[in-house]
Amino acid sequence: MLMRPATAAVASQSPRCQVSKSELDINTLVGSMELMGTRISYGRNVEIFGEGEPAEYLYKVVSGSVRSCKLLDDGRCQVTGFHIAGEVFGLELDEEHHFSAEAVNDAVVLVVKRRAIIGLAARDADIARQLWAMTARELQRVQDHMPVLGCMNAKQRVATFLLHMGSSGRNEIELPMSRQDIADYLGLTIETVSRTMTQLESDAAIHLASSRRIVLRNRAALTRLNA
Amino acid sequence: MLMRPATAAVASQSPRCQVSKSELDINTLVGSMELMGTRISYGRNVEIFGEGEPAEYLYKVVSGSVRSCKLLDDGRCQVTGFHIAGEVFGLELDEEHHFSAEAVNDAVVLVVKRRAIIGLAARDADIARQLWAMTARELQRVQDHMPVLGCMNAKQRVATFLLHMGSSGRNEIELPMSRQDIADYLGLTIETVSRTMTQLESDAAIHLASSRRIVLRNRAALTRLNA
DNA sequence: CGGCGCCTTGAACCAAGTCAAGCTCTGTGG
DNA sequence: CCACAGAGCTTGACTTGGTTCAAGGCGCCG
Repeated sequence: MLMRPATAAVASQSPRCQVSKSELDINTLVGSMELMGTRISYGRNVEIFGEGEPAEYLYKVVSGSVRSCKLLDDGRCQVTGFHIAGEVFGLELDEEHHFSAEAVNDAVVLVVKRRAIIGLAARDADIARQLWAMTARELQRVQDHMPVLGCMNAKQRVATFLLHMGSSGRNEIELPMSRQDIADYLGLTIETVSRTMTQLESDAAIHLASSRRIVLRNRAALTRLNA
Repeated sequence: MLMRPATAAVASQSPRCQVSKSELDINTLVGSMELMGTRISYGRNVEIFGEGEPAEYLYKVVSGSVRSCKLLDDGRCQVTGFHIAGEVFGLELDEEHHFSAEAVNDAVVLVVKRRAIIGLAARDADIARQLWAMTARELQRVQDHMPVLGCMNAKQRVATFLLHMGSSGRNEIELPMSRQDIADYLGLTIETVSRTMTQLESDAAIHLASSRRIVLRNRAALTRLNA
């Protein structure tokens, strides 16, 4: 979180073409982004943008994963969410970013001028709706995370997190983030996250194939914790 | 939170007039709401809408105050935010509510059909932008609250809350909500909130004129806690 | 093979929760 | 006008879950 190899690099840049309504896929915001965007690579733990910086761009994860976070004066950090391939992040109403974003691991990100998108939205109601939809979806995610931080004990937090990571249906989870990231997301310490995982394993609720590879053995048991 | 006198009452209903672009103030969403809405009164602790219910309406506080919250299976509740006169709440992308709203004290609320607003937004880019702006502002508020829940100790949480309540500049704060509401918002217990307030008073940071009337004596000291 | 991140484990400590009184308003009825 | 009841708030004593501090293990890469 503190070390930043600072190795952001432009991987490729598509021609800055004029986008017209007749283009295929133009009615989807993400479709428009593909046409207008620039791809940039970020190394592990490199900052993509910081709190307070001008919000010049909108971002979409192409590969790897990204964390959004709020940094506190004393150095601690609250991760507000993780973003995986296909997800959009860094969307701001305001002219400046109210949180920062960092690459969880080596990541490629598609970058689009924010003003271009907002301009499109002013003319195309469909784009405007998608802009709203993305913000509303993010709001929902964040709201869903508040009871985790405000009400739950460590076991419930970790269980909720694992169930969320395994929501695709597959029981084998490959965590892209470190224990520190998880701790900062769940409002716990690395030690507590680690201990709780071990505890869930001895409860036979999960299996720790390796520190990043986790198998959900008993989803019902994990869900039951929140009762 | 559990007792609900269930005394919601329609206070007045304005004629359901057809709204046209030529109307005064029509380009502001809140202006449109005034024209299209119905006023409803809710008694203290009465539920305005519940999680899972169809999101048929959009709400604006006329007087009193309202809390949005997420209820957990075990009965505990995480208050995600308070809404005072003039603020809009209950805005959902989805067809159903993902959180519930309750009157903190006797409140009058302006209620507008959600589909009517969304319909307006589809035709008027300005309305669409305001819909987005309201959602983005709410997202920002919720994101700002996450480090409070995830990183701060009791003293920092209460101090942050009081500074926020006193952000208008006046040092005399009249709290509309109970200690239980504050506790559910800050992820603490009533006892801890109470104790912490007492502690802040003996630190000469605040003065407790009564349980609901608080005077900020030393804003700098409250701010300093977060260092 | 050695060094360095990252993760796990242990032991001691402490902030916040729990449980249990008791106090202070406020509204109500005698 | 006072007595009473009840809700809401405060305070105290005790308990506990999670943090802190410290050590050791594991795995990856040079």
